Amino acid sequence: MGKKLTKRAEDYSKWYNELVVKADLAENSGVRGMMVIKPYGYAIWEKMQAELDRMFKETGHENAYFPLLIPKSYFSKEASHVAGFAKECAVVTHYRLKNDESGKGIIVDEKAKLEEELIIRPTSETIIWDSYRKWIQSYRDLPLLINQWANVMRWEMRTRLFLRTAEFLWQEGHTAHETKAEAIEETQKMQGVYAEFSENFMAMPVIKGTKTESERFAGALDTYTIEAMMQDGKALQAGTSHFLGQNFAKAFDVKYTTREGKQDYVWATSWGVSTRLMGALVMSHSDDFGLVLPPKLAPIQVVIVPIYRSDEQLDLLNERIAPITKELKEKGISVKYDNRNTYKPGWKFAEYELKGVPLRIAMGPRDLENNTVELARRDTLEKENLSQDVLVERIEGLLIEIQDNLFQKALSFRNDLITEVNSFDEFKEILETKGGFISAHWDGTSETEEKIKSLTKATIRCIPLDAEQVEGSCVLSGNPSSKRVLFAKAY
RNA sequence: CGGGGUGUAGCGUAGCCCGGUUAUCGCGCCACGUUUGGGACGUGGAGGCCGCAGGUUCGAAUCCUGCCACCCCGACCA
Repeated sequence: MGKKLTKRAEDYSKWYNELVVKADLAENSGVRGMMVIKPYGYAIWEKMQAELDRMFKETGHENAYFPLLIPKSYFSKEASHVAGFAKECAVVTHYRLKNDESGKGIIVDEKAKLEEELIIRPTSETIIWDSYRKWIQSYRDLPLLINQWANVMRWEMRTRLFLRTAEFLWQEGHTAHETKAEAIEETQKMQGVYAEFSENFMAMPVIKGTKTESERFAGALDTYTIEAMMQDGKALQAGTSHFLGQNFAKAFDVKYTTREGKQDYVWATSWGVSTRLMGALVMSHSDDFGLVLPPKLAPIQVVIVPIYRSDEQLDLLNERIAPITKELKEKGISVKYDNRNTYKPGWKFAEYELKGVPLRIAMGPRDLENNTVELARRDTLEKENLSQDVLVERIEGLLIEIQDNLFQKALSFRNDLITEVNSFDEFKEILETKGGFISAHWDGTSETEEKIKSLTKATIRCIPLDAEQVEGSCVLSGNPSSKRVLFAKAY
């Protein structure tokens, strides 16, 4: 089998790419920077979607759908927004093709040029706010809490499966509120939803914080972020929630009648997570044998592999295993019984390890005789033999234990990679040798931030929400600072 | 967009300098048989516009020109 995976220590980036492809999550397509998400990968994304969607609805949001194409003129209404996205927009200029008269093939029909070009959405603020103008008249129409599941396109220079693709799937929430305070509260609430999802479902610890001015979303007054730490010591921005102030309301003229009967602009937020979370999931837990999936997001939670010499033995195993799969399914556990005779057990073991299935049951003639079963867990690779009578109960317990273990492991790994430094020499040394988050004082200026970035490639990932107020001096400029911020090299 | 590199079967490749039989090998795939407690083996078989277009030549995977795609390093990147 040519399924041998590059080791993380040899080449982390290569390991990641190989793993995504070999575990059947996704592959590159014939279109530059755009991937095909394969069924196994898409099944994980669907699990993520289902849970996030439930959480959004629980917090009062409704789903809607807006157009893929946005008139160019909409785009230029909010100045900083257009500045942020202009360089990576795909543009539709024609609406018809025709046969090439001089030869074979098909060409753009120049007669079918659009009066106004259409932009393939890189994000939907502009088209959504154009609708909101019509939807919002009064404080009684507020708050307006809408989410959209969609694809967006950003013409990225350099792409990587899931982490940065030219087209990606995401959700984008867009809300409108009466007051500034309410909008800020919404922004923070959704950051909280993202953090809860990351930790409870992806088993991926995150740090909640805010972005510095230079790292903010184009058009936002404040960006709240969740930042995760990957196994190679690089940070990954896993989700963002933006307080947009009245910028978009002013740009799209969305006014409402207040409780006092006056006209005012509404306050806005937007927030999103994308298929990038798939990359985060892979890099948080997986090892040199392949994917490691948290039980709550694993498409297959338990796989059963029969071991047999004869058809008679297989029949007996089929018979014995049927009630076990039935019982597991009744308990809401997804189980796959793989009795294909085209592959040997050893091949299947390796295959399901590569695919990150949390638990594996192997049952053979010996087990039939002794009423036992072999149970192996993917996270620790430990095996145990136990009685078939307690199997289902054991599986239920282990799925919870594995979920928890993955989180704890990722948490202690992450915590070990937060280093406080007090000098720039120390800063550079830690960054080069250990990586991870560097907690350091910063004077609050974009100039210093930029200088550090150009000297070290590290950026300020966030100003943690729980940062203590402590007097200190900036690690680069020596100017006074009131709290530490987190620097890291990032994806 | 700059600098470097690579395009040969589903994947990985040999051949290219120095043009000349039927384009090499491995994995995978298909059929049959033997196998099955950690990635099995045998026998047989299918699969190629040698990235695309043009040129040189009796003859091009091989030489020349142009184009396209991808990879690496920069620049860029809520």
